[in-house]
Amino acid sequence: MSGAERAGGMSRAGQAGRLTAKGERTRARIVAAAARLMHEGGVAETTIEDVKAAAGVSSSQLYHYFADKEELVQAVIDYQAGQIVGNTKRAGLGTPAGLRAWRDLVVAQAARASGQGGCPLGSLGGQLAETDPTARGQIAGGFGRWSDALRDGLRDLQAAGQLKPGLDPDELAVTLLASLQGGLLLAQVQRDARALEITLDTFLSLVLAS
Amino acid sequence: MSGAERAGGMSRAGQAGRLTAKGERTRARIVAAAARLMHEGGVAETTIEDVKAAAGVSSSQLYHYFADKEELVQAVIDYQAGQIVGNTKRAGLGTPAGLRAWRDLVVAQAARASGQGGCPLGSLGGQLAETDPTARGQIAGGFGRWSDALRDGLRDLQAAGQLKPGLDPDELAVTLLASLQGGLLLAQVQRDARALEITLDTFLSLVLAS
DNA sequence: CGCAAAATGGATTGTCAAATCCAGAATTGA
DNA sequence: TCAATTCTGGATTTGACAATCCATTTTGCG
Repeated sequence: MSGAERAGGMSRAGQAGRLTAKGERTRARIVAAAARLMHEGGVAETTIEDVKAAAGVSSSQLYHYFADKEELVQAVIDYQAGQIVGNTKRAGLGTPAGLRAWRDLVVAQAARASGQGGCPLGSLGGQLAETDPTARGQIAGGFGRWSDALRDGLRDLQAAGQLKPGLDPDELAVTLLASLQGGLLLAQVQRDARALEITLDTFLSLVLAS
Repeated sequence: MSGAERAGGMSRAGQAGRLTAKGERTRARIVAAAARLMHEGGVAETTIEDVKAAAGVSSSQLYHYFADKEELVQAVIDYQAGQIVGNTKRAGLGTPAGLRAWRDLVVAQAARASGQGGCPLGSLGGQLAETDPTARGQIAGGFGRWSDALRDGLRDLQAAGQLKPGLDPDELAVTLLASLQGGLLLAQVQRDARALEITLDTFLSLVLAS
């Protein structure tokens, strides 16, 4: 899991050279600030200056840890993908109750923000897919791991006889992820979580047994 | 950004009242070029200069028809929403065969482009929802009309007894639209239409009467 | 302790794209 | 016809923002 999935530790401008504890903290502060701003306001709209102000760092600090904005964006992608996949794995989707609780959580989060920001990972995909091939690949990888986490839960459900017969957990996982992404996009655009709620509920009622 | 430019040079962009036939053509050429470029490469990436070059117009022409880039983007949204809703209405989703043909068309289009560009309307939503409130509202309206068109087809299917019992066409329409959007986003990010295919097929098999 | 590496401050520069401006040409309608 | 308007050309200006630079302080380690 921690793995050397991508070339993700080499963010240092110029050459390798590890980070001190203080440096690690500063870097994390920058990434967290950038992630928040980019989620709330979009990548293109978020300027380096915004990030500097929000994180409380100077130009030299930011460019000490990231070669350019592209590299910062890629760090943000890793950060968001890690958060999401971790949360999903921890959600316990292997039981109907767990799946429903996860549905409630997702809907509640979207409702609280009136859909604003959309999916922390998916919205980055929509913004970067055509402009940053490296980012696109990272996001695709994040979706892959996310889909795997969903599939694991659905497999457990199937093994427990909680799915309608004849369904393939792998295909259901892709469908669930797509439904979630689309529901979050509709909620984001409509500033209303209802579409997300309808979508997830319809999916669950179609695939859960009884 | 200071006011008072209303008096003198007032380029009447926005009000589509008095365009000559030639002007109409020029305007349409600009919108079509912008729509193509923004779909293929993203909104932020597409510069006014790109649009000028692709449409074969000068600065003064472009700013004669559109007050600023934002207004051009909004014209593109109207254009794409109109295309999509029209196509959907013409697709004849009221029969299982028509619905499957529509599914084939959508998948084939995505596959031909390897997912690139995503949904002509939805990708605009992901890029503009947090940066342009007017655009966000327009896209929401487009989704609404699109959803209505899907609902009409699903109602016909239900009336013909072609849907599994107990399903609500309104909710199914939202779910189908969300699944489509999510599937297109996954296809765009993964540069592969398979996720879209799986998503639509799973949806159809879950809702169509055996 | 001492000195190399790491971390920070912040002014500055360079680039590029959006938007403006001053014309002049084409068309419309009375 | 001819004058008002619509449309077009393209150089120029403006402004924002990413990225650089040099100087200074702090930290880690031998």
